[in-house]
Amino acid sequence: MTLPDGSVRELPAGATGADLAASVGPRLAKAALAVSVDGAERDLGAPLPDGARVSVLTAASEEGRAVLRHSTAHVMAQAVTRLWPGARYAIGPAIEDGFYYDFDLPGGAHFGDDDLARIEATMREIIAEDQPFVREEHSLDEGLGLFADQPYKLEIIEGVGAAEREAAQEGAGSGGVSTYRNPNAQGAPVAAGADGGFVDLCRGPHVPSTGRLGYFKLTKLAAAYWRGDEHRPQLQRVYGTAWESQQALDEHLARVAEAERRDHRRLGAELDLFHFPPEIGSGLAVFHPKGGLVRRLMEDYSRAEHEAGGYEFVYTPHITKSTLFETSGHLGWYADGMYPPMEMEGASYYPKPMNCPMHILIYNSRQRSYRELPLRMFEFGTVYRFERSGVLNGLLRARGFTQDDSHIFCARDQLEGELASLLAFVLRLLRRFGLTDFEAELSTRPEKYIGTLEEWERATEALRLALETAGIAYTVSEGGGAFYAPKIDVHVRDAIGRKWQVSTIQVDFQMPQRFDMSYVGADNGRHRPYMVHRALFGSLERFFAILVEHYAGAFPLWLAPVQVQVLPVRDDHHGYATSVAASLAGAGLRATTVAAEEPLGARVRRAKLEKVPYVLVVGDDDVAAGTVGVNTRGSERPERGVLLAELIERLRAEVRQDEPGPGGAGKVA
RNA sequence: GCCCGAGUAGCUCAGUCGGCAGAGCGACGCACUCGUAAUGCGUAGGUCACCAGUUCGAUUCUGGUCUCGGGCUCCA
Repeated sequence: MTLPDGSVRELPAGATGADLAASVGPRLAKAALAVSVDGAERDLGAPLPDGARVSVLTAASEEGRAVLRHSTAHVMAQAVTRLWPGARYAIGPAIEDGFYYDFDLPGGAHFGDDDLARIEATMREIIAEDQPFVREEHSLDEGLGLFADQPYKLEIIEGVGAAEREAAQEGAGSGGVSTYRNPNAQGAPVAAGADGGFVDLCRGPHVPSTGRLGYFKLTKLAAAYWRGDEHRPQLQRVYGTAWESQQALDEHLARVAEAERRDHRRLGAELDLFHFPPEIGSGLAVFHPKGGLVRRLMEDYSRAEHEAGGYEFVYTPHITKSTLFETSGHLGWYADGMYPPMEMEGASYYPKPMNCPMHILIYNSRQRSYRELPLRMFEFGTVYRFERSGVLNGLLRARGFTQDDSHIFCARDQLEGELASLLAFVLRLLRRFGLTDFEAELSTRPEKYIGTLEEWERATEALRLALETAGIAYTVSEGGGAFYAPKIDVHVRDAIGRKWQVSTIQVDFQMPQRFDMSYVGADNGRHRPYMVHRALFGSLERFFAILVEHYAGAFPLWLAPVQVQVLPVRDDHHGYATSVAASLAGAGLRATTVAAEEPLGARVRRAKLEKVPYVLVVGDDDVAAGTVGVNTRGSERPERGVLLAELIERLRAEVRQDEPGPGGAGKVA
């Protein structure tokens, strides 16, 4: 055997993964969950072939944890079949941080919240029984017999060949199927026609026995369609999380709690930033003064950067006759996702789901010369999309939102340069908002598309070249593009490691054709411009939500709605406090004063809860000396006797410091 | 749209096995004038989401609707 570190180890013929782990050391033997043999995962108990490259999987790796989680899913399925005899079980994979299993309960029953505790209790019994996971190989016919009363399993087995790859993941490979049996020591009712225990169709591998599991928690119930198809039966899904130790489980639950604490909907209410009035309708937000201020700062920054980048500002209406979206093709492809039309004077007017056709009309308003290119039009364009009710998610997924939308019309030889500068622009903007960990995704031609293969190829290559020139790491999403264009999406990781898709850049050959766009070239001939769609924030509302969660509501100084709050110790310090606030305002800082109607401690607490970056306390000493007491957000103890002029200089420097220079901080993933 | 869950004061939540509804915080008023995360007292505030039904009586039970949350499907 060759180990991952390149060392070679001799073992007797027929030795198993467990033997190998034991030969390396007792700690590894204890931690071992499964093995990877020449890249394929196997049970610890499986004999190893001579000369194989073997690595032992433990919970230190995501692969090892996946084994743990998948095995826990089997235990859950067994528990459900104990509690609901006759339950049918579909699939139960490991997923990020956990697992799920889909069930079809007898008589169309549904799980309720109380059921999670019951299932969990039964799972703990199964784990206490320390049942082995026994792998068995069967022919396809045997498999069909074994799961005769499990229609979902039958479908998977029958799918061999037809959907071989998918089926292989569920334990049905070409020529036969594998199962895992948990012999049931208690002789309780068993599932799937087995004579001794719970049997599930499965590729494996699994941990040696259920006793290796135990640090798990069932987290939520959901409905899920069989095979993800909404026209097929709806199954009952149970989600859980599973870890290798109580500590790892607790840490995970703490991370989940932290994410809840940062939820932009919660902070949006607590910090008085925005809300969704039911009177207006689902998915339609209003921004309150403080949220509006943050949003305006985002917009101001964006406008200034676009102005410096040679963009021109345009404005377009919110509704348009249907003919515009017929020409663009959107009505043909996305009518379901658009708000329904209003009928007026014999025409149908739709709220716009996109801004691009309107920008094209501006381009087409007169003949264009090559001398005008590249033409870059920018607009904060508010669009409306009829998102299905179940997908709405605060500002992250709303029905009305505003794109920092721009369309660049250029000549062929300008395309690469535009894309390169766009990528630089994107990264600069993201860094400005504290997002420094990015990666890109290149999405290629989907199954349903318009245009020619050659055009798609050309556009995709232009994007790929731009990414490679910029040296940005990227993954490829085959078939992930829009119907009219391939795209680059930029993803960022926030302060607690969650990934968000923000910016998008699309190269489009189709709209210029559909709208018969042209320019007169240096050769006096007519040419078709290329078009680039791009949004950097993506949606202002969504980006705002990401910022709220990223900063946990504690905006950096330059974005904080209230930057400084001045607290007079007593009423007779009020005049001085007001003059301090006025000096700060004169220096371009946002400062408020809170009169001494409440005890100082209460006012400090309130300011802290509002996450004000600087709380200033002024009393007798300060009035006499022209100083302030400075309580900085996040610092242990306040400073006393700071000269006001010094503080102002400090704050101005901090606001400037938030702006990365041309070299910029932040790493490119 | 589908499944599960929730909707009681501005917020967070108790509560009523069917008999005119409660706390804390917040708001308002008065007093307190205080040096860094909750001063005291008082007052106001609710068609118990909405609409039907059952009942002598419904916030409570039943049905429907709306909104919200978690998933699924979807995301130009």
